[in-house]
Amino acid sequence: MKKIIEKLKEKNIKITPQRIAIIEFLMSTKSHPSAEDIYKEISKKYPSMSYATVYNTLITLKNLGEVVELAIDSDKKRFDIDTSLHHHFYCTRCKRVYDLSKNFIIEAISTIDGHNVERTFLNFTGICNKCLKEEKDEQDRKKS
Amino acid sequence: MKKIIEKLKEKNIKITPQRIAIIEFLMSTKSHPSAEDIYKEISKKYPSMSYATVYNTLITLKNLGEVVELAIDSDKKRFDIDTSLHHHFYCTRCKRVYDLSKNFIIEAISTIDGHNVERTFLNFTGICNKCLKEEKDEQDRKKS
DNA sequence: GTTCGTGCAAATCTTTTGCAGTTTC
DNA sequence: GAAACTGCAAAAGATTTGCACGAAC
Repeated sequence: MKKIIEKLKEKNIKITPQRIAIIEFLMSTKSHPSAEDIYKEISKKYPSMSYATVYNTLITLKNLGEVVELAIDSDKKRFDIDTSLHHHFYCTRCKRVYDLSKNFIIEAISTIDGHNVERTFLNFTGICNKCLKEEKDEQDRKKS
Repeated sequence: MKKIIEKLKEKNIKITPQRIAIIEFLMSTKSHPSAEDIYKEISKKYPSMSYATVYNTLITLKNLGEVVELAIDSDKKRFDIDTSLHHHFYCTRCKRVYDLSKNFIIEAISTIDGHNVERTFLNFTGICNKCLKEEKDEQDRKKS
């Protein structure tokens, strides 16, 4: 919490009650909430809260590296303020997202923590070799 | 291709030119296209093609287990007709989705196939232990 | 001929944007 | 007081739905 506030100050990003409420809510839950979940929860205390502010804050925190946007629920974005290395399990029935530890058996498995795993996706996100090459070519061109 | 057609016939799902075009396109590409990509490609040959038909067909094929809906691009759904066990790499810059083989080193890694991996998500999808328990409780109640 | 599918348009849902007024520092 | 933020409403993008007409079997 303090660490995030410090980071906001460093970057000249203003500390508003809405932002604090969103950060506090994210830190209080392991539910990997969607923007809507966050909006509804915060609205209880701040009836004037708007979606614009929720999305605004989430994008700000994501850009700071203090929130991770999860692509596990294909219907909507889900957010996690725990940016440490860990993985997720998504229930296709209730849409809950569970944390998985870094240390799990990485074979084709039929059971994790008692869940019935139907399908395993190992997804990696980053900059691809095509983009890296284009970027390098671009730099080389500028040099010469 | 034939296998899918057979499956459609079995289930009394009609074989239409649009559906064939969509299946053929999906089989011809490794780009993991979105509904829009599919719509645009098929529209070249079938100018009357509609999004409704694209989504319709994708849902049908997904329900048959012949297409997988990928939750890796958090902006939109991406589809893969290769339902064999494999994983994906998503480029945050160009939005390409690459196939990864089942056999890759599963440690914290900084390079896969020359891509610069920023973040690793290991996502598992299925029915969670809460839902399984509810289902079991439900069944037990019916029995007694 | 019956059943199912297509295509259009409208609707819905999620997310983004423009902007006037307000708050933070 | 300047810069940044909020909240509203409108817009945009993705997906779904209702329904009249048409195609597949």
